[in-house]
Order: sequence, then C-alpha cells, then structure tokens
Amino acid sequence: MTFPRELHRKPHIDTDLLTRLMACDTIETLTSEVQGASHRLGFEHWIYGALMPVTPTRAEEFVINGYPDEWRKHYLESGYTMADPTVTYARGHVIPSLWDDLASRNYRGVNSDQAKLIFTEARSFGLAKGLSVPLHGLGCLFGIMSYAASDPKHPILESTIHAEAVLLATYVHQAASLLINRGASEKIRPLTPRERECLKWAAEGKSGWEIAHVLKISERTTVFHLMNACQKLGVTNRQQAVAKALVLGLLEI
Amino acid sequence: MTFPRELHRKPHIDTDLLTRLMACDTIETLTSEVQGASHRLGFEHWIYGALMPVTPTRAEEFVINGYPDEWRKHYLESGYTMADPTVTYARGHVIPSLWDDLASRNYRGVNSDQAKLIFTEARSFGLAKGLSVPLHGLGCLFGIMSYAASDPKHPILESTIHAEAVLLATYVHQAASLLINRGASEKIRPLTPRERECLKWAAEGKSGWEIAHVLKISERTTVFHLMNACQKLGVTNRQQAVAKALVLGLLEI
DNA sequence: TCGACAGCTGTAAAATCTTACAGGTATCGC
DNA sequence: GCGATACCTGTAAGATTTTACAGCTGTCGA
Repeated sequence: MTFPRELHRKPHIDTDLLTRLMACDTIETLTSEVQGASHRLGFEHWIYGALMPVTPTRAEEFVINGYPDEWRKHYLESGYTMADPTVTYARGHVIPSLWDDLASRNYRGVNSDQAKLIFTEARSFGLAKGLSVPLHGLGCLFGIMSYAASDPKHPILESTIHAEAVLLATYVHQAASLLINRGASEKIRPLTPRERECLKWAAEGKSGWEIAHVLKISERTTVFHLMNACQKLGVTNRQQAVAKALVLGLLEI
Repeated sequence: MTFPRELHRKPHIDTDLLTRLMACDTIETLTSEVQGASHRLGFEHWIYGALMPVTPTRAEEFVINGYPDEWRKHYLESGYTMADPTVTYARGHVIPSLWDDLASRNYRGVNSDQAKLIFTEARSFGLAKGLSVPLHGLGCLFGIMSYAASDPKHPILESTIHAEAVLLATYVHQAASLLINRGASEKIRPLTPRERECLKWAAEGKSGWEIAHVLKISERTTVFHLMNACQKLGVTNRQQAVAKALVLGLLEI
C-alpha cells in the first residue's frame, strides 16, 4: 500500500502537544494546555467533567473548563447539570455528538424541550455550535468533554476537527484521571489473590460453604479471607465488599 | 475567531461513512464497512474485540477483524490473547498507543519480552506498524480496536490518521455494541424503582432492617423487593444481585 | 533470626438473610 | 370490570453471615 500525498496532513493536535498534556501535574497547567489545544481546533470554549464513584452509589464530580464564567455561574445556579442533554447523552453513548443533533433528536433520557432551552441560553453566552465527546473508563462512572465555538459555521464535521477533538478528549481524560488518582484520599490496601478469589465467588452468588469447596479450603478460611477483604475495603458486609471491589475494578475477570 | 483555510481539511472518515457504519445490522456488513474505512486510513489490517460481562466475573469475547487468516490462526493456537500487550494495555488505558511504544515501554502488566515476540511474529505476517485504541463503556469490560500497516513508514502520528483512527474506533465500538445487544439472549425484566432503591442501599452495606428505616417501610417489604430483584436478575442471593446489577449498569447513581 | 505477611483452621453465639406460607391496596390500560 | 403491575405487610423455620475468642505453617527480605 502506498501513502498518497493527501494522507500526510499535519495534525492540529500533534504529539508534542499530547506529551505536554500528559505531563501536567496540576489542575492549572492542565487547564492552560487544554485551553491552547482547543483554540487550535477553533473552539473558544471547552469543558471537561467526570463522575468518579466513591461508593457504589455515590460519585464525586471533577470539572475543569474554559467556559465563560457567567455561563458557568448561570448553569450551576439553574441546576442544569442533571438536565443537561450533553451529560445525559454522554452517560449512555461513546460516539461524539453535535449539540444540534442532541437538540433535535430524541435520545433516551434526553428531554428535548429542556435541551433546546439550555442550548438556546448557551448560545446567548457565546456557545453557538458545540460538540460533546463521551468518555468512559479509568474508573470513572462517565466523563464528558465538550467544545464550543461562537461561530455557528464552525466546520466541525466537514473537517478533521471532529476526529482531533475526540483524540484530544481521550488525552484530557487520561491526564485528569492521573491528577484525580494522585489526590485520592482513600488508599485501599491491595487485596491478596485469595481474597480476590473469595470475593469473586461471592459475587457469583456462592455461599461460604460453596466457596470453601471450590477452593478446597475450609469454610472457616473463606470467612477469614472475606473478613479481611471487608476490613481492607472498609466495608461492613459481603454485599458492600463485592460492590466496592467491583466499582473500584479490583476484581478483574 | 476565524477559520484559517487549513482548518478545513476534508477527513478520510466523513459523516457518510460513519452513518453507514451505524446502520450496519449484521456482522458481515459491519466487517465490510470497517475494512473499507481502515483502508482509507492506509491500514491493510484491523481487528476489533470486546469483552462483554455475562456474570460479574465471566465475560464473553466479541471479535470482528480484517487480519490475515494465518496470523489469526497462529495467534489463537498460541493462546496469545491474554499475553497480548495491546490487550493488556487497552484494559487499563484510554489513549491510543503505537505498537512500537508498547514494545519498548514497560506498562503495568505488560511483559516486555513476550510483547516483543508477539510483535516480531506479527510483523512476519505483514503487520509491521500498528496502532491500538482502547475502548470502554457501553457495558463492555473493555474493548480494543487495532490497526496495522505492512509499511513500517506509515505516517500515523505525523498525520491526522492518528485522530481519525480513534474516531472510527468509537463508531465501531458503538455499532458492535448495538449488534451484540440485539443478539443478547438473556433479557432481564427491568427493575422497579423500589427494587433499585433497595439494591442501592444493599450495595452500600445496609441490612434489611436499615434499608427499611431509610425507606420508611417495613423490613418485610425490603425483603420482598430484594427477593423480587433476585428473581428478575436470575440470581441466588443479595451479593450476586448487587454484583450483577452493578455490572449491568442497572444501578445508576 | 526475626518481623511481616499470606494462608490456613477451630468453636460458638448473635445477627442477618433466604424461603415458605398468606394476604392487602392503588393505578393503569384494554 | 379485569388483568397486569407496583407496592405493601405479617409469621416462622432454616440457612448463612458476622463477630468474637484463639492458634497453626511457610516464605521472604532485613
């Protein structure tokens, strides 16, 4: 296979930029680098947010952004986060979507009227045309990177911007994940192989007696391992241990 | 902000192509479309794989590919799947990586010797330069889309190919997810709000009595809801119910 | 050699979960 | 009206989990 000349297109987001992004060790430097990268793609505004689970059913927000302060203020005061169609969309999808599509199509869980209102208001703050990139993995419940341009004629889909915005988003997600984990307060002592094994079978619905037979140990020993696992995880019973181990990705299949 | 002429670069992966991808309703048409798309990016070979959890600790593979048959045969016979550094890498990362980097750097859980062996063998089958894109979300444990070119001089990083390959990968992931879900044998009756609520608190380590007090219902009723949830999920106890509900994404925070 | 750690085992009481029996109200669409 | 559904409640026996007591072997690095 030969490489036609047109294959060689210098990207806006080059490897130097990506290397710098991954090297960011503070929220400030990361914000600054992303700001520059977004501008290179023709977007004045951007926001990255992720939900990091702290318990099986509670998550903490992590947000960095280059949005107009007034819009962020209005957005938060209006409690738009949960009604925001870009957020709802990101939770259940992996492909990027234009805001225009989110407002016109009826995705599951996306209220179309509310969507139009939020987008209309956003436009009045200078966010005319937007692209939202869902992000998953790295122990986050879900994340989102949104880009916005003040010019509704920004050629997102007609150019490689579409793809480059997705690439940039994955790097921001990885960089943010490193930052978040660095600042993680709760450090869990790693589980031993036996503890993981016992938890795994517990998650499969096996009783202590059954686990003992599968692992060819005494029932007392499974109780011992599961108890230790509960202590390490800081939980009160097996249900919670299984749940926490799962959401923290401690029970790799 | 103005759009410099160079912002308008017609992408190799355009919206038409992406629309066709999402419309694929069989493995064959999807394979064929991806084959064409990969070629447009200068890659002769590609493979998409995903692990879909069927129980909290067991997952099923889904693979479609445009790899040389001989290489796939050798790969499977040698049991490379678990030793493959691209697979190990994809499990814990979200940013794409060149095979060269995987072979030279020491990522967590990636055996460098084994990695070099697999890559060397791959090269002898015509897979000289490769790019692997990790994929997460959509209820999969993790997925991976790898591209390979026979020419070691393929300008992946020096062009927008890098970004476009990532965009294409997300579309393949979404399309494959739709295909897999369509063929899903096990259809779980949806949980009622009360059942989800009880499961949520169970996952937080609460006992039946505690859940009853939180929800201001009798303990008998929590037992009732959790029993119904267990039946709907086809499991034998609360541990398994919590685990299954979590991995199936039924307990949205 | 010694501490730290993984792994293993026993008994027993109390707490909790599972399963069986049996029954009630309210809402909704056909 | 009537079936389907969500939601709610009671009693009781038996299984399982949680927690307390206490003590063993073997490996590994300092």
